[in-house]
Amino acid sequence: MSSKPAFTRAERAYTRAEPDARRLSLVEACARVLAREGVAGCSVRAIALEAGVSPGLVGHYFPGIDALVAETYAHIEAQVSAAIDAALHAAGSDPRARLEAFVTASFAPPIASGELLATWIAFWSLVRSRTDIARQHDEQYAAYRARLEGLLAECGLPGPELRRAAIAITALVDGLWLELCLSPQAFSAEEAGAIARQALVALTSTGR
Amino acid sequence: MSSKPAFTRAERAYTRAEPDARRLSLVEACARVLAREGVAGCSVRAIALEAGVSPGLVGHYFPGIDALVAETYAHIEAQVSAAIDAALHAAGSDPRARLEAFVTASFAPPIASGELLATWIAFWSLVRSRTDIARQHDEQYAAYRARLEGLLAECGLPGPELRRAAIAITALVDGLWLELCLSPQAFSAEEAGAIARQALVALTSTGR
DNA sequence: TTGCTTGTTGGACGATCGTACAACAAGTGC
DNA sequence: GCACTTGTTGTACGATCGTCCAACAAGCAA
Repeated sequence: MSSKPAFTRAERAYTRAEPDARRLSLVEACARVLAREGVAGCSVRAIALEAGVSPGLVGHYFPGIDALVAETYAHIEAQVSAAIDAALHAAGSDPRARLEAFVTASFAPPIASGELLATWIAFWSLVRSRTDIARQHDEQYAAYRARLEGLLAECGLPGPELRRAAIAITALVDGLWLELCLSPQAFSAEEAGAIARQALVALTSTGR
Repeated sequence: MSSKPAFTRAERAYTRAEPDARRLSLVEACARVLAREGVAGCSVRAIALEAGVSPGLVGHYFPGIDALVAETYAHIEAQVSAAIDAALHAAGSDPRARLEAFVTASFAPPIASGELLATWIAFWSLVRSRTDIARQHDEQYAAYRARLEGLLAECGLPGPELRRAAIAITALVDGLWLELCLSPQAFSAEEAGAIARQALVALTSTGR
């Protein structure tokens, strides 16, 4: 007679997952916990509960909760980057339209969501104390700015001004985004986008 | 014969302080702990140790550590405001010079210090979960922007443009300041100031 | 000097934290 | 069917957290 399994499929003790898939589910659970409960509620146990796994599993995939937060930040940053890519693609080939689409997308869902703020804050709080995370931040910031410089170059902005303009526009978008998340009633996402686009025109015509 | 005190002055068990002075010493201790150890090391015990008092005293002056962090934020914000006031006063009466001094001071010590970042982050992390702290943030942000609008009005910026320009400049300064604290090697404080001043010219001449 | 108010101490308390680890079971190869 | 690898569980552990509170003492008034 065939062997009788201790559990049917429905009451199986647990199911194994592909390592990458499990890591991703933990990252997504971490993002949800941060969005819902903020930095204060972001613990190993809360994340494991959110992901539907045992607390010990978190330690099996990440050397510490800092590393999980850092990977969560990178994951969301990649989503943001993808959303901007989609907006750039939809904007067509006109350089000016692409530049405008860049800032417009920065204030549209899913980027301009207050739920992302806690993830950013949790990551920022690690930058000054952990050199590896500081390096990760530097790299992602540099990549973000490099892409913006590319867009500005397409618009015919002269080389010497690329760096300054990209730093300024990045800071402007970040500052607007931060304030939009912190006090949503001060101004709307639409107004933030309008302000950024208007500033874009001013900042890309300086020196001439 | 005169009474004999249990302690000489040097070995006195503790000394009482004016309530306001004690609150201030706790606030300053909280700021130092945040600057030195970051948000993760900001505990009641660490603050009490830094202030040279017993842990229980913190609870005697503040209903919780959140309130202490909020007051620390307000205290540093007041110092920042005072530093800007001093810069404005030193700039004389020319409206344009005063506006430039406003942004220049934002990237000079003691404002542009990475040590302040942890205090800002600790405060931001409380905004979304505590309505009273959210209101405090709204008020301080509104006050900051109102003063900037005043400076812009002095420069002859038309009324309808005041709001947008103030929001944009505030966001630009905040974004530059944040990035300067997070990755100091990406650009210097001097470059941040130069970028902000250049953007100032561009942003205050739009529409004309 | 005496008594009173209250700022201050210092430890106890329960909760929660991150981490470590032995036991278990799912899936794979033989 | 059996052994083996390893993803996964669940708990135990020590440390640290915020809060609480009874006892103490500093300073003031009488």
